[in-house]
Amino acid sequence: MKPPSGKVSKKSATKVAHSPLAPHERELAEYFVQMASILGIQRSVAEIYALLYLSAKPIDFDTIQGRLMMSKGSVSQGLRFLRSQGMILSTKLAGSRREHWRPTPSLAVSLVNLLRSQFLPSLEKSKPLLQAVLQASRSSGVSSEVIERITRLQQWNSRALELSELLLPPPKAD
Amino acid sequence: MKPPSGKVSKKSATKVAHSPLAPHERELAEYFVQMASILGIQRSVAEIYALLYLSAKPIDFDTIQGRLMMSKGSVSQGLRFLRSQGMILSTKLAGSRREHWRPTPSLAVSLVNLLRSQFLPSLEKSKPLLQAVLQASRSSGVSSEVIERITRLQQWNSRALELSELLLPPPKAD
DNA sequence: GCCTGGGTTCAAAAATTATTGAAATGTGAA
DNA sequence: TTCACATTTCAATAATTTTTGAACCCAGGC
Repeated sequence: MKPPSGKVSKKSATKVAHSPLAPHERELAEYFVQMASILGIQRSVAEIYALLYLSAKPIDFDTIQGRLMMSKGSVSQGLRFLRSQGMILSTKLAGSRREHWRPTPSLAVSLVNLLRSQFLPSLEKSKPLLQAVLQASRSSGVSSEVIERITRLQQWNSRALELSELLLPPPKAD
Repeated sequence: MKPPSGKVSKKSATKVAHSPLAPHERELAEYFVQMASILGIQRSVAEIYALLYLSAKPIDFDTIQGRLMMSKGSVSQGLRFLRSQGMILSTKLAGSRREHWRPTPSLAVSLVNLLRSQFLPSLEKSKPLLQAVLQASRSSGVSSEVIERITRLQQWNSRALELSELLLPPPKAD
């Protein structure tokens, strides 16, 4: 379907059909989707990452859109997120204006970035908040048992904060 | 507002007005909501837990509903979830048919339960799935680099699985 | 400058998830 | 057993999140 009009080379001017996902690709995508959802990351992002992860060579925007059958908007946003987390890298492929994407070498580093961006902000915001709750509880007549609970919570929060700061010093290398 | 009709004792037959949350209660609720959302736990559940956490004495269904201004359905489901995670305990308070709820003593244990219930199922489901992906990739002609990526993923998954099983042996004590 | 391919934006639509509340289901007291 | 209250259920609704796609923007070749 779609008569090859003479020239069928690399640079066909109009849309090319993209092959649907192979079974192993669909399955790995499901795996990533599962894991991502725990961290509150959306399906489309996980699917894009899975696709790149299973490809030996970098993939361009159009191919992602075609093979995953998603809208330009989703691909664009998905790539932006992955880029912002340092989870993918672009390669200028010779003789093409398009960007081509591949996963960054270390999935571990990527995960650490993800975790930092998800947890740290909450922990940081909580520090003064818990302090305030404790203040308020002390001055209003809250039972000492409850005061103790809050104190424990606070300790717990700062330990978590220290730990993540320790584990997660902003890298930024290529 | 609402004339005390003679008898204002423990057992008033009709609805009693419940006081709205105090500032420190509202703030701690916000904290729990924040943390909970990271783990994909809903607002209403976090609010209930916060309320119990700040109370020196166990609280009953009706009071939870009244103070948090949420529907019976939400309170019921929220309590069910917290119960199922072993995060709260009920106390039979003398002279009342109602159940009264309080947080289980150790928040740490509760969190561990939560984590187990959120992560373990995914990790377990993934084990055979990754195995299958690897199989499929091997038999179809996937590049050795990609095969290696999948293998790394698999190792990572089983290590995570071991770790969580190690950390999280199902307790079940009262 | 002007066109064109490649990508981004963002308001609207679709999909998903959480909450509500009326009806149903216990359950203990009498 | 029956009553009356306490809680659960679940279909309908509301709120939130994700996806879509048309309009827009920009860089580079002509």
